[in-house]
Amino acid sequence: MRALGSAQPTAVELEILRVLWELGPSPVRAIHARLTGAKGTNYSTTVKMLAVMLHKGLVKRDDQVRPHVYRAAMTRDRAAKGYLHDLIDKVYNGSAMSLVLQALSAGKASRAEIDEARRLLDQMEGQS
Amino acid sequence: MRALGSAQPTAVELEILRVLWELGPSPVRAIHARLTGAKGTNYSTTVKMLAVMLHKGLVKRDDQVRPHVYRAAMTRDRAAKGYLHDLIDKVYNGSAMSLVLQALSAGKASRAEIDEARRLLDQMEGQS
DNA sequence: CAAACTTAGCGAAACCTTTCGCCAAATCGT
DNA sequence: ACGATTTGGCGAAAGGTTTCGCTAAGTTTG
Repeated sequence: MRALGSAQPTAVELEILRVLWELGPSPVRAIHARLTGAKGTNYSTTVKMLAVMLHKGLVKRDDQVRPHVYRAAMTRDRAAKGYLHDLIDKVYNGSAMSLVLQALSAGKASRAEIDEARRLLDQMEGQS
Repeated sequence: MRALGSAQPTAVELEILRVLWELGPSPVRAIHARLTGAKGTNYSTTVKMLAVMLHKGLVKRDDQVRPHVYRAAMTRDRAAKGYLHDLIDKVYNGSAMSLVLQALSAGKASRAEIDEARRLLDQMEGQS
């Protein structure tokens, strides 16, 4: 089995996680409703994917209640951190900052966000 | 076939791209030497992966020279941009800045990098 | 040139992800 | 309680990735 902490969810798994992050804990029906909006997959497929993800530890399930309720096993930020770590490791060979510079040079940001970034930069400088 | 611009390379493909980014254009033998350092895959496997990647347009090949020379079809930064775009889209629902904040709060940076980031922040502010 | 070696390619096996048809169990409406 | 509907699960098919054995073509060496 895949190591639980390091695994990247696959494409469809990520789609499902996004739905769960957005909706919060939900029964299959609700998840599938969102999913099928974009692509026309079968209800069975969604059930199966959730079973697979449960088995991998990507989601958890409350089967005390009757339409079983699924929830993401990780917060969005936690998952994103894993992604970032991977990206930094695999593409930037470990330099987090080159990634930040990329993102900055490509992105739009609000005033508040820019200020927040400055605050973090100040803080980092203080530490070193 | 996968759409050429948007595709994420798979795990092994990415490993090969990293080698090419590091070594520059290289014959299979050199690529395989690097690859097999980490994992013990067969020479044939490397040849095949390069053929697959050639077919997908991830690498290009000069077959004028006799040990054929492969090179990455994209620069590292270009590939990283695709990754970032995906990450921002799929995990952060489009907010580039939340990703930057994540990376900043997690990363180490040199003085020069911090200054560079500040410069970019100033520049962004000017634009808005 | 011939033998020994290196390089390129094919096709299929092994493996993983994604899909779904079909059945059984649970729940609901009357 | 009974028939209709919803829910959950199994197993297998379809599709993609990664692996490699085997063979042919090309290159080097004596």
